[in-house]
Amino acid sequence: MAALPIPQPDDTRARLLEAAGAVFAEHGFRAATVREICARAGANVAAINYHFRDKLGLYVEVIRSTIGFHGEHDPRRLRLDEVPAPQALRLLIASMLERALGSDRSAWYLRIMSHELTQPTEALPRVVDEVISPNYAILRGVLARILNRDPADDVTRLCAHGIIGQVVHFAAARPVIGILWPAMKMTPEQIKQIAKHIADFSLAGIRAAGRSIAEESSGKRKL
Amino acid sequence: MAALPIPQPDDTRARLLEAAGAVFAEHGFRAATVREICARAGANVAAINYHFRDKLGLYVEVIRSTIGFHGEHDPRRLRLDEVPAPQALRLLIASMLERALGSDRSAWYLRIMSHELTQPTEALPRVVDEVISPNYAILRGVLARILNRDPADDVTRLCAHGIIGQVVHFAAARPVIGILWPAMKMTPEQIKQIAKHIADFSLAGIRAAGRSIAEESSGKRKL
DNA sequence: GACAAAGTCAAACAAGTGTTTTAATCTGAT
DNA sequence: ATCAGATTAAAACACTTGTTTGACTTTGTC
Repeated sequence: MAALPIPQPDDTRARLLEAAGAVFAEHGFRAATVREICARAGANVAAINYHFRDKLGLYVEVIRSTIGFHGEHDPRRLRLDEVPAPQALRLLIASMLERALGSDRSAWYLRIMSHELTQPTEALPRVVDEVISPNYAILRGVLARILNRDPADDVTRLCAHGIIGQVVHFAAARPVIGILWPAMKMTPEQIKQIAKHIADFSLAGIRAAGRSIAEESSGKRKL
Repeated sequence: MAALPIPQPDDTRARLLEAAGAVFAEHGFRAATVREICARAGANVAAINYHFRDKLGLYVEVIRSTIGFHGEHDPRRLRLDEVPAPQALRLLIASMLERALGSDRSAWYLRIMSHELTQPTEALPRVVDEVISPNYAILRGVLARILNRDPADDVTRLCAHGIIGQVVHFAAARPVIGILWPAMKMTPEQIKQIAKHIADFSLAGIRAAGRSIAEESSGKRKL
């Protein structure tokens, strides 16, 4: 057996990115320690500074490499434009929730995002621009079709934030939900039912929000 | 003028509690530093250890003293039992949101809670039991009346978490929302309209969730 | 094999953290 | 005025953090 011609992909730099993604997703940027990351990666503490300049450089690189990674949850695979809008919303919610509650690489980005919400870092503008904003736009696009409104409309945005809030909460508040609601174990089966609930709940809410504003639109100014 | 018989309420211990509440609400337990708290309180760094044993002791005491403090947002003042259930939900959502987005003492508890969600501390069980759980029960009580179901029912709980998710998200994600939606400045007027939206949205969602489950209850097991 | 570049490693560094120590000060009763 | 206890204050302590250093090892190329 000759040595493999291709360089093994598990060199230190790649292992650091892998370990850092998991640790940053779990603890957030600030609470994550370079020593834990290096220990998980089986690397020396100096490796981060050698390969990524500093801790923030590693963090930004983790985000960069996570942006393009969707695994089986790539929104383009959902073909949202080819199904009726309500069905598209169901697919999108299920995809977001499964991705957020999963344990693989594709779950990192939403965990990191929810840490950025409460503990913003210098990388927040980048995270928003490159990660959150595109997904926000996709969601608003679907909602705009249901509401028959502009994606930038206030009602569209309010509905979008409501849905994001629900999904993020079920993902981020897991420890607390576990105490308040012991029967909820977040099994794959339960996750599907949560996704169905959020979709049913939100579809009715969206239609009501559209109606509610329409009723009072006898001249009232926008939000 | 004789010396005041009552000890002045702004002694070091009280000033520490006040400063700590603000700092913990802003940064969370871990990222908050005793030096910043003491600086804001105009106290020596050793004061925390003298009056509260350690940083965690101060944190627990802040939570304890915040539990009973509702200011103008005391849920008992809302007299939820004396109005129709949908109206009770509207009042409750508006109260939660205004409290969460305010800047006074009553806003601390929800900020601290949202930090506990992503960065649980040793005090989490206490926070859940004494702060979150009672509010969760009040919300489920109102929802149970609307749904005509048990407060412990899965549907009731799913709706409750959906509403909490929306409220918490609008409060906790303010920096991100500010980037995604520059027109949203969270003025008192806008906060009222957000509360109205969440109530409209959720009331329709709750009714749909009740219906949706009822339809398929031809023998399917619960969540 | 020799060489230079790339990579790795243990150790130390500087800054920040919560906490403790020890002395000084204030307070109130005798 | 005096004393004991409560409170405050400055300094130091022990520990963790991210980072740097300088020697060592590996790798690829001639």
